[in-house]
Amino acid sequence: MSAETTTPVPAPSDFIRDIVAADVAAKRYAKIVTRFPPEPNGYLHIGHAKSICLNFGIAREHSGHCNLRFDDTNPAKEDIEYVNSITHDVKWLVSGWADHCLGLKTKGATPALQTINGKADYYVPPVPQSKIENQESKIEAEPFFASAYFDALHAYAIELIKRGKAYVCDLSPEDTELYRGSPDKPGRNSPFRDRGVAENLDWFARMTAGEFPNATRSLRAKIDMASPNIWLRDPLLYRIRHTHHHQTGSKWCVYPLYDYAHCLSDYIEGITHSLCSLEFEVHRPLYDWILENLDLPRPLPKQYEFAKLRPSYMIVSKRKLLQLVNEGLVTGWDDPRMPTLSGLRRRGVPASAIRKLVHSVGVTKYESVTEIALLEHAIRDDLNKAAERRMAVLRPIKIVLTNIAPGDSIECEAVNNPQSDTPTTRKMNLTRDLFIESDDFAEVPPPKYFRLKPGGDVRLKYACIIHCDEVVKDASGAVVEIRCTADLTTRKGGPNSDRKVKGTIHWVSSSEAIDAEVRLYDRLFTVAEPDADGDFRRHFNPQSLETIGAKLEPALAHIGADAVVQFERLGYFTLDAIDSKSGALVFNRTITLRDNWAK
RNA sequence: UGCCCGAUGGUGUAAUGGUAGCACGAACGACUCUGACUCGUUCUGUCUAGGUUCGAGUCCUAGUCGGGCAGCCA
Repeated sequence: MSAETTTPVPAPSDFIRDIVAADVAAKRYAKIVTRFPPEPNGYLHIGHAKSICLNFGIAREHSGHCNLRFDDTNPAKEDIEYVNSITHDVKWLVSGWADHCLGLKTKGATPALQTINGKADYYVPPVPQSKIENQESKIEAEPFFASAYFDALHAYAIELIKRGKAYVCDLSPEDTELYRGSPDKPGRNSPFRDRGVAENLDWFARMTAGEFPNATRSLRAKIDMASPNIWLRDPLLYRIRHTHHHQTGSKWCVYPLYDYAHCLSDYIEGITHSLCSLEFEVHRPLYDWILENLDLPRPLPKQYEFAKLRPSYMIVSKRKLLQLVNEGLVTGWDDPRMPTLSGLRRRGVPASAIRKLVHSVGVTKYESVTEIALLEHAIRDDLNKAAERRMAVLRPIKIVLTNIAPGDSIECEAVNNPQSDTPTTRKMNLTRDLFIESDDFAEVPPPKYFRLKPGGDVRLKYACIIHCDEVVKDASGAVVEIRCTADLTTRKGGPNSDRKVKGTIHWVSSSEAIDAEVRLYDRLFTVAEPDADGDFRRHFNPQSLETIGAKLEPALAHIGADAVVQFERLGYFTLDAIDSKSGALVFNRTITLRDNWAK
């Protein structure tokens, strides 16, 4: 029982896909290859989902592939925990949709040097999908890692030095900043800018050998200190960091910077379209400069930028999400209130609903805020078709059907999913004592109240119509039970089964009900843009979690661990993957049903 | 007061010089053994000013507003 739907949706169209389509038409590349390049320094969130869906979507639409590559060039901030969670999340999001496009490499593989037209060319091929799936000659595959290219990157750096395009600079970080100037004022050349090739080679070798402390020297591209683009003012390529790396251990003490590593990693993997968010727009000339100045033999990758996903009522910043975790505002990265993929998954949001959201949001260069309603609609739309229905009473109130004898049990047939083309059914037993939702009874009903009220009738779904005869209260005036008579002639197949009443409510037999903990979630923040004033914590919603004890129909004891079910008339719920135990079930509310009445 | 990018209803997005459309949302109504779903009706838009053109959301110029860039982060 899976919550995934497989309804085909037309391939989207946007400015990036137009570019790819034009490149395909012009036969510029043999195959379309994209990549999703997270830094393993946090969990993936819904913002990343946009990038994943875009990159895998394009690969899928052109029978190409999309490499999962860890951009792990800064060991100080990264951790193996994150590479594991990210790998898991990417596979989950793409599963059943673009699994076949996931580009992986042979475990342990590093780029091999080949010669094309007399030019040196590093390349690391992906593992063919057939080799991963083939049971006999199965190859162990893993994601790509920028750190697997450190040797190649280092060799390219030496090449840049030899071409007079890079130099070792002895300026301190502070002086480097001073020399860089400011956006409206040109920088000044470093005093070390004009060292000879041999000298640069020697210094770089000594940097690499670990002769110098952190940050005492750097390798810089020799471009233009007066450029109006800051990123062209002799940007750093390598820095000294005596730090253990989660993949390469203590092999290196010099680590490449993003701008240098990224374009070359793309090239080494044969990426054709390198898609990133808008803030890298000003880096694009540097991306191109590095590749062009190496005079590489194969077609170069091109970078294109698009606007990030910014959903309302959420924050999507790894740093700030980490803050929520560290400060204990949530239970962890996978707290069901978190906008992380692991949180959404635990909450019960299907991957297909996230893909649906991304599809409806589109891809542009306009930095918009996406209303959370769009996500909610995608989830409901997906789950309405996929989720089986069950009955659960969240806030029980006792009903006694006085004309049913104690111990009697009347079998009722309930439909599992009315949206299904071939609906199946299950049995539920109507007994003398029941629970209904306390909201479904009103002693003093408001106008146009359809549900149970003194002297009124209501239908118990899949059972029969009942009439409210008496409201029993305790000494304090609180309602303890409601005594009703059941009109068994209104059962399905009975002579009065067509009798109409305005309200139909859900119920469970009190003798058969099972108990469960139910966690009701609401948005994490109380305002649409929690970070607009710089302090998102001020807008934390203290009511974002409510835990209650509920009464469930017995069939709920047997649902699948990752199934999402609709509690009839209430919303969609799923078993909590961490805390739920057999015999002590814990349900998470994924989302409520739309409720026009409540408004 | 440097460089780069952007602007279409409340929100997101389409229209690639030729009827401003779709979705979400909201309001109302129909249907209903889920006040859900579905269906119907309604609502609201091309940032401003010039120019090119038979014709401009689209092209040009200027402006306005918003975002990004001065990590040895990515």
